[in-house]
Amino acid sequence: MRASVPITVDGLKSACSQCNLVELCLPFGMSDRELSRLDELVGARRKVKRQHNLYRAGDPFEAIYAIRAGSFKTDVLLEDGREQVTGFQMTGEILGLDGISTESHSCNAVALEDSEVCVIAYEKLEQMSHEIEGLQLQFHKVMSREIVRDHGVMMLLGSMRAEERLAAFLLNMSQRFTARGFSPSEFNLRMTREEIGSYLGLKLETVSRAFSRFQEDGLISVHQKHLHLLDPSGLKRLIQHQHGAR
Amino acid sequence: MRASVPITVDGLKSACSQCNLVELCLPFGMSDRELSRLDELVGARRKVKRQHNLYRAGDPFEAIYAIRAGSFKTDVLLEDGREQVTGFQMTGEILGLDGISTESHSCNAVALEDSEVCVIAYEKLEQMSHEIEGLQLQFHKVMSREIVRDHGVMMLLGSMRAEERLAAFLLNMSQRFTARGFSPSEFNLRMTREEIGSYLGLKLETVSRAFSRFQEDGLISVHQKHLHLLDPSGLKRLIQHQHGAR
DNA sequence: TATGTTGGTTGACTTGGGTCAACGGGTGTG
DNA sequence: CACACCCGTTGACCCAAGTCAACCAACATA
Repeated sequence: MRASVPITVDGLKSACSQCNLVELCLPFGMSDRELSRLDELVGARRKVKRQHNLYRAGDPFEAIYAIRAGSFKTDVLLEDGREQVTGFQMTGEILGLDGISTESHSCNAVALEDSEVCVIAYEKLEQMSHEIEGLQLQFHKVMSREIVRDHGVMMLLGSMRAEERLAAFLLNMSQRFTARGFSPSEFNLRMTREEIGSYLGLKLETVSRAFSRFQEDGLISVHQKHLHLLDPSGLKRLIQHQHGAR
Repeated sequence: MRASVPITVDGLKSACSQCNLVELCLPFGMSDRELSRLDELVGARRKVKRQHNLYRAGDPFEAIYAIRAGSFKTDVLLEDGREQVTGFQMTGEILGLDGISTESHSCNAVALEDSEVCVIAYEKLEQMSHEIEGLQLQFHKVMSREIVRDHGVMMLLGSMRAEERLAAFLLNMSQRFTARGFSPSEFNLRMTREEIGSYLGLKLETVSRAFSRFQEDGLISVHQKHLHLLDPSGLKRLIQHQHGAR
C-alpha cells in the first residue's frame, strides 16, 4: 500500500501507464509517450464473478478484454453438449480475439474465480492503431501469439500421450506463473480436473490418474488444486522421449 | 483467354484488382479505390514446387503469403521427430501469420503441389494499414478467422471420435472447394492419408479404415485421392449424434 | 516392358485411455 | 455447524484406435 498512489474505486478509468501488468499485456514494448496516449483506449473495468460469463458464443462483438485480476477459461460447445476448453487465461492476457472475424463471439469466456477485466472497445482500438505506431504492431503480435499457442495445443492433442499432455500443461502453467512473479514450482490451479481434461482431450479420471502417477514417481506433489513441481526437468524429459516410442 | 487483358509473365507484379481470388483473399470487402492502392502492397510472386518449403520453422519473418495457385500444409515438429500438421491451405488463404509474434516462423509451410504465392512484405503491410482503412480491418479478420479455425480443430482433436473427425474434415474440404467454384461433392485431395491422419490426430491406417467404412455405408466413394461425397447430410449426422454417446 | 518405390488397404492382435461404479474429503450454504 | 453437493481418487472392465505385418495398386524411372 503506497499512500502516494491515488486509490482507484470501481468505475474509475484504468490507466495502462499505472498498471503493473504492462509487460505482460497489450502495451508491452510501447514507448512512454505511446503508453500515456493508450490510457484513453481502455474504458471502464468490469468485474466478473466466479462461474459467470464475460461473453457467450453468439454475443455481438464489441470489445476485447485484458485480464486485470483473476483468470478465465474459454470453451466451445457442440450441439450434443460436448464441451471443448480451448484455453485458460491469466492476468495480462487478452480475451475476445475470436470475435473479430464474424463480428460475434465464437466461444464462451467464463471466470474461474472472481475476476476483473479492462474493456477495450474494438472500434477505438482500430482507430488508435492508425495513430499509434507501436499499438498496431503489439496487437498483431498478441493475435499471432494466440495462433502459435493454438498450434502448440494441436501438437498436444494430436501427437502426445496422456501423461505427456499433462506434463506439458503443468510446465506451461509454471512458466506463466513465473512470468507473473510467482513461484515456478508451487501454485494453485484454478480449474477442475474435468476442465483440465477437456482442455487436454482426456477424461477427468485419466487426469487424476496421471497426477497420482507423477506423485508416485516423485515428479510432483499434489493436494487438491495445490501443485508442487518437485522435478521439472523430469517432466520435460517425459515429453521429449515419448514413452512407448520406437 | 481474353485478349484485352495483358498477359502476365513470371516476375511481373501481381495486381489484386485483377485477381479473381479477391473475395477469398486479404482484399475481401475493400472498396475499389482501396483495392487499387493495394496493388502496391503485393510484391513479386513466388513459385514453390511440390514438396518444397515456402518457409521453415526458425526462418526470420519478413512477409506473409497469399496463395495464388496450388495448396500447402503447415506443420510443427517435436524434437523426437513427431509431426503435427496444423492446417491445409488453399487458394486465397494466407500463410505466415505465426511469424509475427516472435519475428521468426514457428512452423513449416510445404507445398502439396506445384504452387504460387503472392509475397506481402509485412513492413509494408503494417505501414499501409495505417493509411488504408479497410486493410487493417480485413487483416484483423483474417487473423481472427485463423484463431476461430484453430478452436475448431481443437474441438475435433479433443472431443471427437475417429470417424467424426474424418467426416468433419471432408465436409470442411467440400465447403472450401465450393467457395472456390468447384463441385461440393467431388474433388481431389492433395494430401496423403498420413498427412490427413497427422492433422486429425489419427494413424494413417485408421484414416484408411474410416474411408472404407464410409464407402461401405454409402456415404462416399473414394478411389485413391478422388473423393465423391454421396450423402453429405449423412456425414453431418454422424458428427452431431456422436455414435457411442450417452 | 520390367522394376523399384511410394501410398493405400486390410487383417490379427494389443493396449492406452474411456467407462462405470463406489467412496471419501472439502467446501460453501442455509 | 450440519447437510448437501461437488470434486477428486481409485478399481475393474472394455473398446476404439494403435501396432505390426502382408499385400496390392499406381506411378515414376530405366
